[in-house]
Amino acid sequence: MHELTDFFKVLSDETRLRILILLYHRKLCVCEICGITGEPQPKVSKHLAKLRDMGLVKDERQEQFIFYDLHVGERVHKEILERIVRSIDDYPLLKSDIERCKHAEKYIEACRK
Amino acid sequence: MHELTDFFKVLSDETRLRILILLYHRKLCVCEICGITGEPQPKVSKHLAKLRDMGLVKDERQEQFIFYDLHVGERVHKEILERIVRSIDDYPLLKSDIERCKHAEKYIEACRK
DNA sequence: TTCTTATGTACTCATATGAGTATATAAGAA
DNA sequence: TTCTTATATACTCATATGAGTACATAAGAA
Repeated sequence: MHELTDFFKVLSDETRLRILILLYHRKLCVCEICGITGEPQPKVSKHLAKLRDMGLVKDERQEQFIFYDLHVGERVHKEILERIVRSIDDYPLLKSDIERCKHAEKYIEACRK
Repeated sequence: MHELTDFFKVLSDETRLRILILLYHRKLCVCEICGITGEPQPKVSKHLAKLRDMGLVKDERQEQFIFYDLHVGERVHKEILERIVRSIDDYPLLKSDIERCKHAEKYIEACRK
């Protein structure tokens, strides 16, 4: 039961929801997520930490970057995310995130300057 | 977008989730909900008020009782509730609520003593 | 009118939450 | 080794949240 309510609490924060929906589409590193969402790095890192602690994402180092990946075990959770994605047109912010997500690499380069 | 995150915040509280799932099955008055869930009346009333303010339930007086009824406009919201109900076996608390809900009238009588 | 009864609300308190800033850390580059 | 760079964490603060208790209200009964 708490798995469920805790999951909903995760989704109730806009930043976390954006991150989850991004990772639903593609594995991303922290600076890509920052670039895409326009949110400050410590904020993104903190939310990622919470997602990691809850077991909803996995992190993996690749060279100097740490990539995050969706890791949703519960079928209900996965299907709820799917359901949101199916209505993505109703949520312009999520939609534009995903658009930018397609050229995520450029945020890595931006990060290098 | 906030419609969505606010909806998830509603679901992130166990008591509210229980109430919503109950009302998904059947129109109920406050004392029935209290009886079924075992939660104190002010607590139930406050959560119902929040649900009403968010437009997720309707209230209607019938004689001395006020009945609450699910009133979910957004399709996404409704489908998420459906999805939870479909997995009801995974959530014993919700399941036993619904069992008790079938004899809800007895909680009205209990209320009269 | 007065009394019940069902429900709603006000108040207080403890706790949780999220933001922002500064700083720590860890790995690679030089 | 020292310097960068990417990411994580600590700290502080303001605000939100939920619980519990007491009380208010509104409608029907007497």
